Amino acid sequence: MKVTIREVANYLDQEITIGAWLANKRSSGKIAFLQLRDGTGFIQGVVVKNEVPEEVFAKAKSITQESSLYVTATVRKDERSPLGYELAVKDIEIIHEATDYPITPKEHGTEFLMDHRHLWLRSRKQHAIMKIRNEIIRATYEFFNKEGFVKVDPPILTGSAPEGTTELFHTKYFDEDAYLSQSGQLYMEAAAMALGKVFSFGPTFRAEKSKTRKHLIEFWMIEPEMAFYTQEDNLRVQEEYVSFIVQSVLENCQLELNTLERDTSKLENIKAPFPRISYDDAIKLLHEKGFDDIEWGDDFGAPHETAIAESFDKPVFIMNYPVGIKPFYMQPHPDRDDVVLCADLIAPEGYGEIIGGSERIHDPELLKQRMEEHKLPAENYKWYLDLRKYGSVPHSGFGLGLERTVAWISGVDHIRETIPFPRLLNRLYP
RNA sequence: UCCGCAGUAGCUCAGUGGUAGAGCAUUCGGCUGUUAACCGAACGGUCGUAGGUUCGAAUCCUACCUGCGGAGCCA
Repeated sequence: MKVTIREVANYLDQEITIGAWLANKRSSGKIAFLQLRDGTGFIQGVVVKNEVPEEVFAKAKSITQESSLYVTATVRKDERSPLGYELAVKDIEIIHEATDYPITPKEHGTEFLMDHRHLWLRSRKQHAIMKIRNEIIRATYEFFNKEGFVKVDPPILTGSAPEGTTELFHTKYFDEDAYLSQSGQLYMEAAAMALGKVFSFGPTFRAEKSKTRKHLIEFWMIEPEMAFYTQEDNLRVQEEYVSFIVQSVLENCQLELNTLERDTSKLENIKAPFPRISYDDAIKLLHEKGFDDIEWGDDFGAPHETAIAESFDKPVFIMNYPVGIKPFYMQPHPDRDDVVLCADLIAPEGYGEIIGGSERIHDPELLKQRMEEHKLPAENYKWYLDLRKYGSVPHSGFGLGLERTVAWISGVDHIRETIPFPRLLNRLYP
């Protein structure tokens, strides 16, 4: 019976065969321990010399790291195993013998591991991070589907820049200039006017010379957009969504969180509602904490974000930023013209901003005025203005950075480990 | 782009002006419950590149290349 490691508990005391790779091995004269992995999990196979034919034991002793095998064995309970089960090996068939596998069971430097990212993904910790990433994606689809959202896919090749500030990847579209999408938001606004509540999940590209543990050149965003939603409605969706994915990971990825030695007590209380602080009060809080390098009107730097986050044990919304440091499309505050109806959600433990969101301007004249102030070419945004010309309604939305969220929930300290093949400032391979 | 740090065996590192070192990996031998297993032996080098100082440079100086950490910008 061919089964996977994930399913072994269902085959207690039965003989099974698994296809697996040898992650590591320890042996003595009369017993060998094979650390096996098959993609669904890790399990130890025990080969005892006087319980198997001589050639099977010899094979067990000589298998090299990362060779591929079919292992036939009996499943048994064992308290010494972290999994609770191990395999009493009866027979081994070597499918392919690996030689000189570069990632040895010893510490390695970042550059070496990144050069071997295609193999590094096989390791226990990277495997766990990828499973958590998958669970966050799965929970995202579950959440938005149960809330009545429709998934809509914005284009990746675009002719215009959604936000004028960041660097875009330039490419050719036959004879025209084109850019890789840095946000699907404007298209999602169009989709919301067609389908009501929508969300997207796709890659985005920023050609910034960023070199920090929080930045990737290519990263994945989830961008919901909701017609008839105010900023208050928007914040409620965000805190419920983030709570849902954290609780889903806690429920479905216990083994992975354990492998990563994540302190889950810090995740257990991540439940809506989340604390909120205005931009004005955040500046005051920073001054009270002794920061004299920031004034009203400045954007927060990484140390400021961390200091604000440290005052709360849940993600915190920083609301209503000055109009001058935010994009052109954000709705002004009803009572004051110097701030806009927006919020950034800052994750705890120094993981930084995971969500940026706002209510969008729905008044056509105000939107035109803001676009002129930002010197955006009217020609490229004609279609966007049409959304305000034909039945414009109040609407709101946000964007969540998947990799920063994976980093926070997994507890890994660098974003490059949260995506299978990270694109970094100095890395396009593998 | 700016600031700081580093580049020595396949990997992780020590060596700071006088014979190139250790642990792991690999190979061989030993060991019946290992968890980065352990013990013994063997194998392993253009000291990032180019130039300079010196009787002599991995070590000091200059330039360049590559990487890491942080900043700015952002999710």
